[in-house]
Amino acid sequence: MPRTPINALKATASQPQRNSLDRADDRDRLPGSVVVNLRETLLLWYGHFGRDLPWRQSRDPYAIWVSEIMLQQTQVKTVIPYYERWLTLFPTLSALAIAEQQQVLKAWEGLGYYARARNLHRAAQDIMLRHQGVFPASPADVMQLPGIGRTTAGGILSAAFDQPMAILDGNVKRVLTRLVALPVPPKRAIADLWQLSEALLDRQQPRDFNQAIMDLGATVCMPHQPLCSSCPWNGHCEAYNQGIQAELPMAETRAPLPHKSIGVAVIWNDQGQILIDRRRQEGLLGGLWEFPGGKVEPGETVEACIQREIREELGIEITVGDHLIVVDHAYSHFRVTLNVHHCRHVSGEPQAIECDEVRWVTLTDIDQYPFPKANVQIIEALRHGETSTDHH
DNA sequence: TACTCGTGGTT
DNA sequence: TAACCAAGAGT
Repeated sequence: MPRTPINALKATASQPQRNSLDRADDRDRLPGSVVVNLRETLLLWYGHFGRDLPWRQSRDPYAIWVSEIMLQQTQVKTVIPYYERWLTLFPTLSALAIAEQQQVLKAWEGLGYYARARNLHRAAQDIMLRHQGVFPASPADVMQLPGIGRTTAGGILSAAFDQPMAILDGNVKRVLTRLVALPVPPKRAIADLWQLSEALLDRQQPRDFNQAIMDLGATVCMPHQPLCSSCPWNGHCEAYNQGIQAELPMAETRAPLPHKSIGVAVIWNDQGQILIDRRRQEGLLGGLWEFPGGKVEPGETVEACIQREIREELGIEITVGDHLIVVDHAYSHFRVTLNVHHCRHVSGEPQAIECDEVRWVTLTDIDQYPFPKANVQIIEALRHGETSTDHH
């Protein structure tokens, strides 16, 4: 398949040696002098307008690693309180490695993409065993750790050790897409964008350069209404010159989100305890606890669904009682409606048939367990019901 | 390659 | 308000 020709992406600054056959393309490339100017103006801008973020005070690769993982697909404003709390709970790599997964997931609760937390935990244990507890400094070793891809490796190694490693996160993608007026959605030109990021990187100051280009994307070259008049790169920005900065990056096509209706059980026993289960490690919300339930089949009532699902998943008989709450929630690629009912345990010992573990807990103890957001809403509904009326 | 994987902010 | 998007990686 022919690659879309994007001549401006053929930056040459890092390849000063070229033969004469390449010369015909020179007018379409970013000349070395332009690259030098882009670096200088960006770093000057960064000195005035760069953000002061908690993890930038540190050179500890562990702390920087934690920040990089939390920042994947997650806004800075959301990350900051989680980051601060994490470093008090797990101040060192070895502290994280010896922690229980449940503690780790509890500290991550609400951040989403929970594989990040499971991988962070697992990688900490890998480093204890295979790297004597010292965070590796070689790109190959870093990229072998679970949860660390090329961008995160570059982010860590440049920030912690000032290594000349390029990055290509959402900010950089958007900035570069506009800089060269990329005529296709960024996903179609990942290799070219990486090449451009490599070519632009200031190898004398890779840490500052990477932080600077991310700040530019976050505070000036924003997704909507970019502040081009304040941009140190507007003189060389192809999108700005063409007046099409608001049209870029080109949108990716996206399928509409399917919807599922779910029956959920809050099962009480005679001791006033509630039955919860721990989801399997792999897949959605892996390792987190939840109230058991399942998908409402076509033509099935919510009550019948709950009774059936509990029999299939836990091997027990229940009666389905009062409706508690409806929770609408959107995940990345589908939406759910949780129809939650109070239920009463009738017979049978709960078995972990389609989950990793089941447990009876009190409303007091339940805080120790990590739950997905939609289930936290259920717990809050239980609390309110308990303090106001209380008849279960 | 295309799909999976959370949640909150913003428009 | 529904849709888009955010310091991406694993499979």
